[in-house]
Amino acid sequence: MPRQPDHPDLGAIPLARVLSALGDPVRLRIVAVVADRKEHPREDFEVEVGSSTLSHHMKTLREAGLTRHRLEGTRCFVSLREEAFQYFPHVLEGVLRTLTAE
Amino acid sequence: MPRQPDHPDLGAIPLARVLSALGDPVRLRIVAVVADRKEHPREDFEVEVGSSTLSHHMKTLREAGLTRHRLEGTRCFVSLREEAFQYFPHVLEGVLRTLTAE
DNA sequence: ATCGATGTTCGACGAATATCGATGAAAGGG
DNA sequence: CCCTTTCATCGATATTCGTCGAACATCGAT
Repeated sequence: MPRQPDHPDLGAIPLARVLSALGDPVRLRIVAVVADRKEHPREDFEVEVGSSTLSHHMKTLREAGLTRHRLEGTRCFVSLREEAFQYFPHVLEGVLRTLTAE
Repeated sequence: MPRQPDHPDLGAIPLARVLSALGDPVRLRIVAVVADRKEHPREDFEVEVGSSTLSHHMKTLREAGLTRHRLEGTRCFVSLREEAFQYFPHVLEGVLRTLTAE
């Protein structure tokens, strides 16, 4: 099985970092995709940037504790980290609600 | 009466901008001060940066629609913009809750 | 072993940001 | 008027950030 990327301990992540990670239009679109709580293959994320830039944003979200990345073969599947709801109560719910309301 | 700074129309502010404005430790401390829904004079904001930098962060929050600034004489009073709660439902509540819980 | 597909990392670039100190503007008090 | 207070703005600097294309790594299949 492939080496999996590492996911930070949520207790070590300051709120400002989470908000900063969410404060970008491209990343917000990524979050909107995984907001259905399902796991999504990379091709579900059709954003208007190149693939290396998408990787960069994915990494930012992962390092902010917001997403979980699972490698399977040469592919990458992304989902929300459910524990994040508990560590940043109300904040993440609020963002998801606003996103899905649009 | 002194000329008042202008406050943007909340309908024109994207969510990413609000989150980005909140995604900074200094600005988060400012928000924590006004989280009591009262109006605060500038000297209530004792942050670890110079006064011109504080002005900059204040402006960022105001332009993101989060704070209201009232000039009175040579002084400036800052408070939360209550309408923001309605435009970004749950998000702002969530942040304030997390801040006041610390 | 080679190839093709899929993502990540690297190196570079310009734009935006955080910071400071100095300067400036507006109000109030002598 | 002049001086002080308070804050905003300006100019400069250093850092971070978003972006791209090229190079690289990993896996599955041939």
